[in-house]
Amino acid sequence: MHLQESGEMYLETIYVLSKKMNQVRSIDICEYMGYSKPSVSRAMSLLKSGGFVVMDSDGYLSLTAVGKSLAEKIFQRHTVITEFLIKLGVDEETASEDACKIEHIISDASFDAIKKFCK
Amino acid sequence: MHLQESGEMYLETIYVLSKKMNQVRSIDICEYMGYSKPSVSRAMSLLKSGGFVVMDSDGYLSLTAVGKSLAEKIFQRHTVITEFLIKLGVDEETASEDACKIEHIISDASFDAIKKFCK
DNA sequence: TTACTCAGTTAGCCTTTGCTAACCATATGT
DNA sequence: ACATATGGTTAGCAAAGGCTAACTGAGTAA
Repeated sequence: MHLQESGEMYLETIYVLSKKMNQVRSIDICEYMGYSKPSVSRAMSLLKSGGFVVMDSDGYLSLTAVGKSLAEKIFQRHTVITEFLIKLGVDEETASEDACKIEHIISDASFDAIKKFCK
Repeated sequence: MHLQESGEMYLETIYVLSKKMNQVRSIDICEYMGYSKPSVSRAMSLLKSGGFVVMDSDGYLSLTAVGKSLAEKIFQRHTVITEFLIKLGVDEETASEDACKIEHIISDASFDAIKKFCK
């Protein structure tokens, strides 16, 4: 099952939040992303039915193996592309914002080339 | 008036086609982009009402000053980003495809940094 | 107990941007 | 003159992904 860009963003957010708080709920995603509760609720139900996320009876979210590996991939892209742009002289905030968009659309080939360049 | 990514793509296409054929019609855009006539027709009417494009009574399109400068900006981004990716070792086709997406979403700051790097 | 808050869901709206079906006008060919 | 082809438009559908309004259910406080 293929995820849209927005699905990837939600996964990445869950992944990032999981690293700074041990329990992640939909409401945390709302606050972090600035989206409304229904938007997040629908996104979560799509991620659930896609097998990327599990929600327990108390509303706590966790990534499945598939969800986690996808989230890790996106997050790595985010990190590498941000670092790359900073290396070219872009300020940190702009670099991170641009990386956030590029990470979803760039091909594996181009990403690998950028990663190689960074080293 | 702000253009969406798709509007930018249409403008860029008109610009590119104008350089290889002296008259550009909607149907040429359909063929080039692989879109249906109604999709292009609607896009043109949006670009017309936005003041980016003019269509004469025979259906021939031309860019206004605003439209042209925007198209040139996007096209330059396309060219520079493609060249940049190729320089990093990406094959030409993938580089062009990725540039096509990145050109619309990257900030001026990041683009300038990439342009500077290319030289 | 009654009332309020918090978190999640449901229903339904809006925009963007693709699509098909169907229509219109002009031009071309027999 | 009539049929067909070409090119543009109109009407209306669909998917994605935001939104608000309103509901539910669980926990808390007066």
